Amino acid sequence: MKLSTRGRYGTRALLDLALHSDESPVPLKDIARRQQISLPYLEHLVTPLVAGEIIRSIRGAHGGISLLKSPEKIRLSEVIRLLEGSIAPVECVIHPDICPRVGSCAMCDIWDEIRKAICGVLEGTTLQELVERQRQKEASRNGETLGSEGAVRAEQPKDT
Amino acid sequence: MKLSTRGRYGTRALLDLALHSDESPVPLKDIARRQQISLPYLEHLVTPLVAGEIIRSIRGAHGGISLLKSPEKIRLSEVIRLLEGSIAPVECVIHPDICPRVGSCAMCDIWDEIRKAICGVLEGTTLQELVERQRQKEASRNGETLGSEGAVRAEQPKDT
DNA sequence: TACCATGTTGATTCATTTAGTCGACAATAT
DNA sequence: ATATTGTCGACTAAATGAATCAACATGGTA
Ligand code: FES
Ligand code: FES
Repeated sequence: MKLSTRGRYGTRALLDLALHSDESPVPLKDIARRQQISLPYLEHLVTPLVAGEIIRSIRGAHGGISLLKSPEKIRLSEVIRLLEGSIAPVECVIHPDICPRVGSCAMCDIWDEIRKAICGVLEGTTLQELVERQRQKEASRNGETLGSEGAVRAEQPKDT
Repeated sequence: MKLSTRGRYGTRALLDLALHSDESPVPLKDIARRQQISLPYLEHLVTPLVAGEIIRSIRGAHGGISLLKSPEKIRLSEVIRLLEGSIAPVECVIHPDICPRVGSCAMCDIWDEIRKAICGVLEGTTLQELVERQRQKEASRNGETLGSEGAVRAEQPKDT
């Protein structure tokens, strides 16, 4: 139940793009450098986002990628689906025909509840929210350094 | 973000055990047959559950495995943790020290929300509930065959 | 006691997926 | 033209997942 680098790097790249968007396209090279992702690998991560029409790319000098939709309209669920495929934790939830037990299997219900729970979080988070959250974190981090309000460092999660 | 066979087979095996528990231990052979899991593989799935003190095993003739706790006290979260390890979708949520970005990374918050959402479902489901749900499904399935109330066949999930 | 049925453990194999690189190519600005 | 950028597919290496097997330990039963 771990996210692969596709999901992790891909969302970071998209967030980076949103943070550095100012009309002109952002070159992959810049994103790769800032996010410490190898350029050739990042190219592959970006492909499904282009195909999914979340971003568009422009080739040639001064090219790069840019958002196709405003950040408020880009939901994380859509991004993760493009990067990682179906969100369901088991196949039979989404393709009930592949499992002979569907219909008399109690576990399926639970797996589907988990799918819904994950979708709920992802659906309810937009790129815009991530941008704001990130800006705020960076600001408060700088503030910390300057000596003003820290104390945001919360407790560790109790369960894994 | 897919569950491996450990989680899928393991929970099915445990549910099967709960359904067929009547004081005497249930041989792995029987569970393997009913759940269509190869016996040598099932042995490995059962090991962490024994180590986690959810079930106990008895060797020799008429041996097998049996629950150590009553089904109402066995939460799915515990089972999945034993079978699959940490529930967190990324490492940095549970080991914040491994990622240099922790503390100024907006994504971490989201990954942790997902962890909490999954935990919520898993924590809130006991083996007892699964047993009841399963019995009910089997009953209504037989009812279906006999001609009475079907119509439980719900709609497909809209999102993946 | 001998023997059979069962669980335990670790090694090993095979297949799949993940992560990443590379090279040839296409498009665009200057 | 040429340098810069994205696109695509082939390729490799490493990690993980799935499964099997053999050797052993242990407890019932004849
Ligand atoms: S039907 Fe396949 S796990 Fe429920
Ligand atoms: S700190 Fe590693 S992903 Fe957030």
